[in-house]
Amino acid sequence: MRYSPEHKAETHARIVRKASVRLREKGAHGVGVADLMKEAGLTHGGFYAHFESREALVVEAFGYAMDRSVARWRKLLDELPPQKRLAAIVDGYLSRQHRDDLGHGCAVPALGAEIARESAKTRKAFAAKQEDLIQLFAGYIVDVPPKIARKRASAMLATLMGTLVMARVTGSGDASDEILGAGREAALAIATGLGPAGKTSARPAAKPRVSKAPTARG
Amino acid sequence: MRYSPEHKAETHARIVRKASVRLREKGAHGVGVADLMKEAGLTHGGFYAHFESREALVVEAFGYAMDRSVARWRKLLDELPPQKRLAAIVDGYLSRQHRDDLGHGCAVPALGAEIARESAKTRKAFAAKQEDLIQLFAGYIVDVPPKIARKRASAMLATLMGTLVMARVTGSGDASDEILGAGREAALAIATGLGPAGKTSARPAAKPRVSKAPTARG
DNA sequence: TGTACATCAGTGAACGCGCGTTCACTGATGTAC
DNA sequence: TGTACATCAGTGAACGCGCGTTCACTGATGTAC
Repeated sequence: MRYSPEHKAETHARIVRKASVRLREKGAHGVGVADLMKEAGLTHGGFYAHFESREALVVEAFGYAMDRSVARWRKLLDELPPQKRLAAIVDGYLSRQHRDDLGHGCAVPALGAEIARESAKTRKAFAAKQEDLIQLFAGYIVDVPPKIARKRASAMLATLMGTLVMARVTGSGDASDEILGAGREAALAIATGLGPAGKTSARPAAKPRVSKAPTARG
Repeated sequence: MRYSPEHKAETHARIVRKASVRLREKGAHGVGVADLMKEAGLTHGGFYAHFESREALVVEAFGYAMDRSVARWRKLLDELPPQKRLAAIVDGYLSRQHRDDLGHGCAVPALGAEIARESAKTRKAFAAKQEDLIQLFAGYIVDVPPKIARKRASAMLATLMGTLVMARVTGSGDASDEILGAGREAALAIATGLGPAGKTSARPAAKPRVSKAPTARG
């Protein structure tokens, strides 16, 4: 067939792109090579012309998903006024949309636990991308030293992704929404360094920070 | 063979007990029926005398793991003075020990994301156990109305289990320890309703609450 | 420009393997007499 | 108490199936002349 020089690279990218969605949806072991190739409009036999192994695609697909997340967040957040950015992260990440759309969401809640069990090589690749996301968030936590910002960003991501996992386990009803709501308050408090915004806090209430900013997922 | 009347129940319980460890270690799809039976000192053929299907064992094993967690926490915490309990949860949950011992740890970070993709029946069973753990934590958050305590407990568990997943992805070096540390501060702040204890907080520093209480995992 | 050949992305059959599940069988123990 | 039989937890071979991977082949396009 010998297509144009870019053809193979385009096909490769398409496989990775489609796989990144399906793998987030179904889990790192939840989709077969044949299905992933079909998703890209190909048959399974050609797979090994593009990837050394299934695991290699998994690593690439996760890297792609995380890179896309970082890029999307950056684009969205940089267009917002600084004081609205942290709330936009929280509200976008812990939206019903993100909860219900695994395939296009953040890869950390979707695949983190599974990746933790993979080979050291796979884990390291994923950990680096996770670190990128922490760094991104830290960049939007201002007015504190970088070290503190990093800590808050790390804890913030933990709260965000943990909340999403718990909400997904719980389904999509009221109980799940409550988990999301509790996570939103806590994540914002962590990011801003303030106590929870709720009026029944043990300390004087902080100003509620409810954002109507456009949301992003993943 | 027709053993004593309790024999079958004992065998059943042993399979569940061993499976709950291996499944947390390897993931909900990471161990086969034959291996799980071998773990209990049996051969695979007898499996279906005890369980309707592999999934049924998975559900039972997760329920068992969660029940054990709740019981262990209750026992540990009720022996501590009330003001040390929340710190004991945080320090026990986000210890290196817990990070490095998936098999005997909390099932939420180990299996939550995978369970979120299972059948509604499996999800519901797991969600109920997750709810038990939230309720347990809420019971140790005093001096606020029950509704607030529940919210904090939910967000606290999200932070704890999210932190553990991220730390496990990151391995067991300094970077992983930092994630644990950031999670400990944030989880304690959420539970107590105070801002972060760090000296560089945007508000006047709260008293650091470092506990030397005995720790528990899972 | 036209023709012969080389390339190689993609095809589809086939491979070995491990999985969840089934099933005929075993044999130690409980029960009936 | 002793004997014959029934039970059923556990065994191990076998099943069908889907998986990741391999491989001989195809055929459209690029290159050499």
